[in-house]
Amino acid sequence: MAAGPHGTPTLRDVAEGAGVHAATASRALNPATRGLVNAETARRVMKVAETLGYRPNPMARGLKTAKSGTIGLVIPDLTNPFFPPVVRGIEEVLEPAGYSGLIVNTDNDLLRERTQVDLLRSRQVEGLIVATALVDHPLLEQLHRERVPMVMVNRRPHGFDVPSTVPDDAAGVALAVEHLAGLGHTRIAHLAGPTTTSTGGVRARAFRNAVRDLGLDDDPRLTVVCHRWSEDAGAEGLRTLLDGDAEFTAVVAANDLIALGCYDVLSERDISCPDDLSVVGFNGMPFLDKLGPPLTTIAIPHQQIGAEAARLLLDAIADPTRSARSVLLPVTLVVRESTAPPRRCAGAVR
Amino acid sequence: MAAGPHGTPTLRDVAEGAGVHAATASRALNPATRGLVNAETARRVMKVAETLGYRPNPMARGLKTAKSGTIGLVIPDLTNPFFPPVVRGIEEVLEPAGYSGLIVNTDNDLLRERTQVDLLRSRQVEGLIVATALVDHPLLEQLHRERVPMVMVNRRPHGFDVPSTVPDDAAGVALAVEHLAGLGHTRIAHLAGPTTTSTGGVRARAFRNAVRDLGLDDDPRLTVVCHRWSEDAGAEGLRTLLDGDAEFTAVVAANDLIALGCYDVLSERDISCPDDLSVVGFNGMPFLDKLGPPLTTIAIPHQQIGAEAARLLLDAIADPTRSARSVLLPVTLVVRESTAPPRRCAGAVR
DNA sequence: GTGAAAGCGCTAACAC
DNA sequence: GTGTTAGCGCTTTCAC
Repeated sequence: MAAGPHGTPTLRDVAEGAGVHAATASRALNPATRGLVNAETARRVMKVAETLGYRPNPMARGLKTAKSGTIGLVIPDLTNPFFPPVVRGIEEVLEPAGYSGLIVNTDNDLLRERTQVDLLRSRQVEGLIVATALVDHPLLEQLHRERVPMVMVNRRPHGFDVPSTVPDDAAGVALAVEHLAGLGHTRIAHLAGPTTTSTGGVRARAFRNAVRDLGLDDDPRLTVVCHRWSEDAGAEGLRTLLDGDAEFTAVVAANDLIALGCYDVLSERDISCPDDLSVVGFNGMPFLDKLGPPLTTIAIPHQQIGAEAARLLLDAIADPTRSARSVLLPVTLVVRESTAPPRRCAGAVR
Repeated sequence: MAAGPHGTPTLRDVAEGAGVHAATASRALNPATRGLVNAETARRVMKVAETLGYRPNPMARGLKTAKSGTIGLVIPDLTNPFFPPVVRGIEEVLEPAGYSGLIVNTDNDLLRERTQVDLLRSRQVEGLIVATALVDHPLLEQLHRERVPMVMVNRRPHGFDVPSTVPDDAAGVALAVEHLAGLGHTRIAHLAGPTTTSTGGVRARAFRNAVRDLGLDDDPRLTVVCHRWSEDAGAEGLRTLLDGDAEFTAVVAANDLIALGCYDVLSERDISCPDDLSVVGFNGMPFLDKLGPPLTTIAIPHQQIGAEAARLLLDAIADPTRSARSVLLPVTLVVRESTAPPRRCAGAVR
């Protein structure tokens, strides 16, 4: 039986088995060129390929075509529950298109990001899906100048136009504020995300706008910026807020991790949620319904964000001249037990 | 300036730039063969490569050497918080070794698993790290017969010898049972994992052993097998237990998700945890400390399990004749608020 | 120590 | 419709 030197059958084995030239076998096996081949011949080739268990060698093909069939996924940390569903969404559209994703973690370290992107490029990825965008992001700007096909997920950089799929941050924050206002809260605080990220900035601005639109107290002291998207930073933020001299009965956290950080401070200072303080998160992480108390949050369509991003990237690869489309995905308010009307009797938290 | 037809400099560009033959440049650039080259020449070649920004094309190299520098990671579902840290552990050792991981999700579907493994093999992965092992697993057995280098993580199949890294399930369950016994529980139930998985079986046997060793009530009605490692299955399991006629004051869940399923039933039936029922999980998922109540669990070293697996696989690739080592990793009990002494006054749960 | 030559497995002109 | 030829970028004998 035919087989290459490494055991696996090669295209030539198939060709010989079918009594045709390798080129003909190649044409017959590729759906795109199959039409160029006599239907009968094609059938025979395919049959031989089947019985031999032939699988094309993507490295040989890639060497010839200068295409690897891989896409780089640049993620801060796969361990953050935000990303796995996004990745699944991405792969869900990459796979049928014949692409595979290559995941790298940057740990939010710009140096490491550079190295990892280099690694991806040396592996000849055909494009990048980037979840680590900062407002000011020299590396991404450089890649953009070099015409590397790429799409941003969740956040995007400023200063240059690049396709992206992001949740409707402004609508989400408005939903959260309206929900709290509807419960009777008038002094609502915001634990904003880092201003180095577009999401941090957009959500903070949306917060001020929502507060003003609803005629609530628009007190600048009620916004504290967290320097990271983490529990620690959230805890620190809430402590700052509590130690300040502005009263508030509810807090809109810029994401779920920041909200979780609040939970730590609440038990630390014996503040009851939602009795003393209502808390809203953002993202809709898994298992939020099992928390004590279950966290009210803005749910975003993780998987869809990923899928959309992959589609945009495939488009960009197919037609690099196409201008950068961006997709805004709808979010929903999920009400749970971390939000309730403010206490009548007692005053605000202090 | 020199550059290949696709813009990136090739080995020949470097060779020309350094005034040597491509073969010499190749030798100079590869640390393993650098000794064969005049030190001065080598230095010059490397300098030119540096200034040209040369990056070897892994597809060309792979085509020649029949090595892809990639490892397939076969995972049920990346969305399960168990796996991301394992993946990080894997990549932490793969990366410095010059390998990249290619992740696929099987969704616990054997057909899909076959397709995905095929995909990995067609991408010429040099080995597999498999987290989906079933006790009886024809596909894995076949791969084993075909001498595909592979390592199991977390679970392992029966019937053939294959390297694996698994947590010390027996010790973990013993720790859990001892903890509960120490609190005064004598009638402890077990929500076992699927018997199709080694972890399910091992933990269930360890449970019976621990109960007997401690002289507690060894009642077969106190073990219920969940048919999946999921919240749903856990909820269903606890309902079966509660609807049965055996009394118990504590339950050891075979993993955290099953324990989370219990939480649903507790609120559904207004049973207080830990007052009416103590619950222990297994795995040490993130955010367990924020649950209501925070879950006592057996923490396993996810990242280390992954790292160890990657090391075993690299060894197996380097020396395929080497016999299958397996690594058992230590686990620890993390006590939180879901466990407490059984209630004096009231009887057991019913 | 270095160059020449061949070839990994595939695809894409180009010829017939 | 099919075969011929050449070559993607690299490594690796084999000479010298």
